[in-house]
Amino acid sequence: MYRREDDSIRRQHQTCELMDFTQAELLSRCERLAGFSFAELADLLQMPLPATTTQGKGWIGQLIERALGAYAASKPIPDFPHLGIELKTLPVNAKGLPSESTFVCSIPLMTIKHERFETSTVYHKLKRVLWFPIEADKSIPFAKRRLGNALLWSPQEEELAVLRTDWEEAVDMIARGEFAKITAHFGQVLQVRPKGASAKSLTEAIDEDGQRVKTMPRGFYLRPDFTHKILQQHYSLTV
DNA sequence: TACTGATCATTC
DNA sequence: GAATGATCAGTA
Repeated sequence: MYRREDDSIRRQHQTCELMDFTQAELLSRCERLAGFSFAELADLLQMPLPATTTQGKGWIGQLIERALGAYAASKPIPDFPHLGIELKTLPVNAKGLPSESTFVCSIPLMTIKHERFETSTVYHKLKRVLWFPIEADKSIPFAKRRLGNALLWSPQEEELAVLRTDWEEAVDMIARGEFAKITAHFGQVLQVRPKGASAKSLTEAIDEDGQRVKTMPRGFYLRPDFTHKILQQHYSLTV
């Protein structure tokens, strides 16, 4: 099977360092990727498929970054710095609903109390997000899962208000040294969960008595309900 | 079965 | 070890 667009997709990741493409071109690149299976895209970019789904965590996200010409991988800047756009894959189940939470950013437990929501990493990460739905249903073999139709999103005022409430609640608790009391049950849409290599990973924090202690690194995650509503908004606008 | 807490791969 | 990219898998 050969598509006329295949060469242009190969070229996309070769021209990545120029970073001269426009937002319109980025969206056009996304359209050309829609419908490809993981295996087809891996073949085009000459990337090996992961042996197991466990080993494939993050793999499709990095593959799509390459296909789109993002080069900021593992740097604390947006995926497309010249456009201020963050790329996020969004795994969806057989019903088209997000099947997982979305990692936003890690939490600097020692310093976040000095931040305001408007200057926070959460705010900047979510200002402009290019959501790329991908099939994640466990009944579909990994290699056969396909890419969906990407959508560019920015939070509405109401969404920002809820995010701010959740963010401030978490930061208030961290500022009081109550990070250990924060469970994934907190937060309407933005939750705090462990984010580390394992439960043995440790980072510094200040506890309720003002003592320096070691604790699990934490991160902010978006609940699936929140990303579901983003997809719904988009569909209602495009149908 | 949805959700929380834990974990996996790669890069720097 | 900490940043990037996330999903796994046991349990409530």
